[in-house]
Amino acid sequence: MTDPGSTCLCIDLRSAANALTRAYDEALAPAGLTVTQLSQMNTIRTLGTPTLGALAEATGLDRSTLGRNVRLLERDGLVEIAPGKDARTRNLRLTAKGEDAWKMASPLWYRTQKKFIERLGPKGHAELEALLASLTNPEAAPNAA
Amino acid sequence: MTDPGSTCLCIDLRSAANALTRAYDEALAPAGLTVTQLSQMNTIRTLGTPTLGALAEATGLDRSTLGRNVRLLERDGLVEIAPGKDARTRNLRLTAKGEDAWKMASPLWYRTQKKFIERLGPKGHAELEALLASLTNPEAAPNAA
DNA sequence: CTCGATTGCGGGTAGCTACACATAACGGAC
DNA sequence: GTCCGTTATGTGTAGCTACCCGCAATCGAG
Repeated sequence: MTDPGSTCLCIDLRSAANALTRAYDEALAPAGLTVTQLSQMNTIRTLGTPTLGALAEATGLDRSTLGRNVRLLERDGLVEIAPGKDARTRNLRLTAKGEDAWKMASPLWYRTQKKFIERLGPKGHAELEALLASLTNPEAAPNAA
Repeated sequence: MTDPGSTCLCIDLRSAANALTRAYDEALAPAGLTVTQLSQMNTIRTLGTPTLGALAEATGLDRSTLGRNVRLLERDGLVEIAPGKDARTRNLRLTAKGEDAWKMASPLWYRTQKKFIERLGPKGHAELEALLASLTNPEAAPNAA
């Protein structure tokens, strides 16, 4: 099978990720958020008042990506970007509007998450998370070289 | 667990998909292709001389997305976009250069694919594919509602 | 205190993706 | 043969992501 087609792991993974993104985004639409935005707002919220770099580290995304994403959140009044003591840094914080959106989106997120987990079954869900982890983190692989 | 954070299935899936995309793209770089492009070229090749719509159907991507993607392939001389008998349609076909690039990229793809499958183990690979299928296709789910 | 190395971030460029709408061609009813 | 509904594609707009480079601020050696 030297055939890079329907069985390309990467493409299959992307296809599934895109499908889930559409489903989550649709579910979160009433709150005016995408799943990306909710996730990033949640990370900001959890970290307290992180810098861009800290957020990038926590999410595993590129700094420039995060910079652009949070600027969209700032544009919509959901996140405040304030310079830190170290004038190079930017401290991120949810605004009151951002908190409200987060509170509205969270239950919507949870319902969607629950739906897909039920589809997988509890065992399947754990397996999937483990398999994904072993892909991104070679140390977690059962058959690590 | 009403916490849309590190355990968001969608985000975890996207994170893994992005990581794999980077790995595949890096491996395919010597051939001048991305994994997206190789996959789409492969589908074109398999289908013969598909129209944009047929390609979109086969890949599960939006028609406008495919339209833009193949235009990049055309720009690079890898794919020919010719009007069909039905003047609305576009018949897609790999050029000689496209064939060469495909031939060069395929082994690179295979090595990368193999690396990740080994990391998962054969059983893990089959499980992962099945779990992804059950996410995108409710009928395939063991616990379908 | 000064200077060079490091660090944090913004901007340029580029690719992948989708939805909504516009356009053009086809095909059948009449 | 004409007209209207259907179909295939293109465009506008928008979001997510990454890599590379540049700029400014900081920090440490001296």
